[in-house]
Amino acid sequence: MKKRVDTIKENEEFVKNYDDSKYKKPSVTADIVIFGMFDSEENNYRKLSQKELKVLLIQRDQGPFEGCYALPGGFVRSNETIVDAAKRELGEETHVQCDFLEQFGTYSDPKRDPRRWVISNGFMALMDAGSINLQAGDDASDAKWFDVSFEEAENEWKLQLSHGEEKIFARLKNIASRWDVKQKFESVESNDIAFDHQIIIADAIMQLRKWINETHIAFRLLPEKFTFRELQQIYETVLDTELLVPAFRRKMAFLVEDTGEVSGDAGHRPAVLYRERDGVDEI
Amino acid sequence: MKKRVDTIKENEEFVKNYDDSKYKKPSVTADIVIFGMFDSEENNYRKLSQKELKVLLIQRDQGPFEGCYALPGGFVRSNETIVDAAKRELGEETHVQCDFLEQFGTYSDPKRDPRRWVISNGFMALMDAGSINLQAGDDASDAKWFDVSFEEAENEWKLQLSHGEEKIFARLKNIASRWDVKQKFESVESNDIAFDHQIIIADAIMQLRKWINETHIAFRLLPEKFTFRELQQIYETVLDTELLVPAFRRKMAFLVEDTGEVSGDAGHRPAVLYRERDGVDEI
DNA sequence: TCAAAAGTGTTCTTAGTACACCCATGT
DNA sequence: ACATGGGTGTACTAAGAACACTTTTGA
Repeated sequence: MKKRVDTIKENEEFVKNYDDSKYKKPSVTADIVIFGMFDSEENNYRKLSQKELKVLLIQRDQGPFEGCYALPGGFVRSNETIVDAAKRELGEETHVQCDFLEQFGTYSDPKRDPRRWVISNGFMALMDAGSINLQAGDDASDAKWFDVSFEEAENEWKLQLSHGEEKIFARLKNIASRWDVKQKFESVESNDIAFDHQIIIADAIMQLRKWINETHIAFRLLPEKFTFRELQQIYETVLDTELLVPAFRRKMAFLVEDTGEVSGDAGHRPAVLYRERDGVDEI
Repeated sequence: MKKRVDTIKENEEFVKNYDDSKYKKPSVTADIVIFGMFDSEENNYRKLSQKELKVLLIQRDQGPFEGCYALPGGFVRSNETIVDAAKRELGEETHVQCDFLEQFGTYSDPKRDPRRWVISNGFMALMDAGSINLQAGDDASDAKWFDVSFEEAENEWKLQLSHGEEKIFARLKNIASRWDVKQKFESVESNDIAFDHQIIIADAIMQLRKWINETHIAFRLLPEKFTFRELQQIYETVLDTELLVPAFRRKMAFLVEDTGEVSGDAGHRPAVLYRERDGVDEI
């Protein structure tokens, strides 16, 4: 229960704060984990392409962690919400309208930026690779898409991000107590990744795996029309498991509708193209 | 994709920011929705008490929204994380160690505080009412426990908080699009509640209902030893539904262990006292 | 014809729903 | 004795797992 003296103290605190900048304030940023779903190339004329999940990172050309990779993001301005800031940054980085942008965490360790006090808000963006305007690699400090792998092994989590020869590793430990409702990662070891971005990416992957089971965000990683197998591959790639075809079709049947079209031109039976069905009860 | 000129612009932005306070920074707060589970009094010697979910609010004695009720909370300091700040505030308000404290949202509308730019982080705290050191009502500006009711009706959500004669109402609209992974409330009408705290409370209740189904936080609303019926009442009160006894017992059987003791002294068969079982797989 | 993928049907198992019933207690 | 809650069994139903099978295509 609050006591009189606490209230008085708070009053003073408020007044000092009101005539501003006596109390230190943090910079606030939005950092975005942009997930894109790509098709791998296949040589065999019969075989279909596989789906690959990638994350967009930018190489830093300055400041602390120079040369390391970091998530796209930037400062929140005083006339916008944090989501607005994330949307703005996303536009500046990728030049596309994104279907999905949602916050999943807040990162506020006062030492996470060695220079000053920065609180970061972690956002996840989802997009089908086809819709990305990628004029890649004209500059060493450019943005690159990294393949993602995130697995548990011997009570530790290994995060691997790779783009050709460039490989980023991070070992993470889950320090959540048995009462916690979500995992809390701590970085044990990492290379070439700036700030605590390995933790933000790990949280994003865990949240993506959770959301894909609870909601219909899988469609945000696909073009408007898709085959049932493509939809299943989204789930298999994100969750890193194999699913049984008949069970998957039954479960998803009510979420999609037939477009009437089929995907032709491969050395096997053509697949019906579906689209996401309207009017499905949310969540 | 990022262009050279963007990078240069960002450089300038960084330098300005580094020699500080050229760019405006927000104040950052942690606001806490403290849920407590109380026992209602029963007159009949046979009847058992019901569980009641309450939220702790503090009447403002100053500034904007004077006289309105607000969530306990305060500014984050530059030597602590936001969770630390929430823990500190929780200690100052309730003087108890709390079993559960977790962030569920961020509120960053630049106009949510009429005076200045304040970004708030919403936390949820859970406690068994028995463990609360409540020396109530010595001051009109004191903290009070409000009964909670939150229901959907005709495409709107009604939040009602009541403490004796004091009644707070709020009508909320869910403005989430069909792509969204969570509801997003907007305030249509409200009385006697400060800032956007009706939205923070609504989000907290929705998150509590979600977490109670996904995790084992129900135990955080109970004392160490409890009867199966008490556990079931936690679920029924939070979810605002009735559950079937045999089904509930089967589902929960592996989460609890028998203490050997029984709860006596009522006009009916005594109930076995259980405790939360160790070594249950998380989530 | 055949490899690859599309697509369906059937059985078995598990988890949840609904309800009927008996047990123990204090007044 | 009886009202009240504690506690168990059993039949029914819906959803998921596992697997076997047929269909269609281009080279």
